[in-house]
Amino acid sequence: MQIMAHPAHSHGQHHSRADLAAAAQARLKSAGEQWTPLRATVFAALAGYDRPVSAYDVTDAVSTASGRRIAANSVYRILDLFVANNVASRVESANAFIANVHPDCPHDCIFLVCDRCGGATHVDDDRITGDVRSAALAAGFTPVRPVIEVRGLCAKCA
Amino acid sequence: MQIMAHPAHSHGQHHSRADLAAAAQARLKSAGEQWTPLRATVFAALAGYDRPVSAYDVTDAVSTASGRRIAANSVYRILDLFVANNVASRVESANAFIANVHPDCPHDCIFLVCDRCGGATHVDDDRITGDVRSAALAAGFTPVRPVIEVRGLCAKCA
DNA sequence: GCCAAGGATGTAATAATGTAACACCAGAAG
DNA sequence: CTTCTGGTGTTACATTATTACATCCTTGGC
Repeated sequence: MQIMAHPAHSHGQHHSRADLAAAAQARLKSAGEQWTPLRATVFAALAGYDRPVSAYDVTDAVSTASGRRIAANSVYRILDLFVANNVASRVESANAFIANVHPDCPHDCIFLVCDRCGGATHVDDDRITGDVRSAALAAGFTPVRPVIEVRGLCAKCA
Repeated sequence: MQIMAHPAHSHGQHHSRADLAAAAQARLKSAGEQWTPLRATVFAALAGYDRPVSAYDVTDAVSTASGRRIAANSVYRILDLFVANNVASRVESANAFIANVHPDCPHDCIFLVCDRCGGATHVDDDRITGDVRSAALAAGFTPVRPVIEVRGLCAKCA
């Protein structure tokens, strides 16, 4: 499963894995947050997957990469920070996290998650997400954080 | 938080708490599933809340109601059955369940969930859910099960 | 009535996910 | 040098979810 942009929408670049970390770092720094070695390691681990992964998977990867055991709650803290700063997203229906391919743009994302292979396709469609936001605002909610996901089978697994 | 219909959409009735159980029972029966005493108790417990509740909350309520300890996995089995038969919905972003107010119609639901009070408002908007479905189908997914929720603060808690 | 078959539930254990409280440490500010 | 703050470590725990298997209870066939 690869990450793909919605064809009808144009926004800041999707970053290669290499400079995605740089973009994430820039994003955090501009938000007044630090880019520590552990955060860099967590981000690298997360970006090393092309599908949503559990915080515990990330914890294992980070532990391996750093040669010592990192506690899950440290990883949670950092993942939460990433999500709050648009550098990663939480996939609610999978209790999992995925690196954000365009940390520069504050899009609401739509994730298509395959029930079979666990892969996720990333769709940006501001009209749909805008409609969802509008519906929530119309119902008196504010602020709103849309969670739009679709479970199903991807083309390869169908 | 009460459950409310989208004003622009008309469908089969919303049931009062009393006959909601009857509608759920009819729905299960017509799907070839049994309506056992335990299932009835689980449904009553679930319908007794006006907000999404965890499977463990339901388990406690069911245990109290039946005067003996019911195991969580029994409740999970039944909740899963309910969800599969449109008699209840799972609110993914809250790891919680809520009774479906219109088991008769196979709508995709949009849930607005308050981060403060935990209440959920139920919106039906077939245009939005249809657009989400279409986007997923266009990306090669099939079948698709939309998960559309919005986290935020409801009017009362804002 | 009896028996087999399947569905529903019980029991037990455990896995997976998420959080809280507090200690410790390092760097910046004064 | 001291103090303050943010980050991380450590430990313990809470919550959510599943697996494997046993038991029981209906239902339908004989």
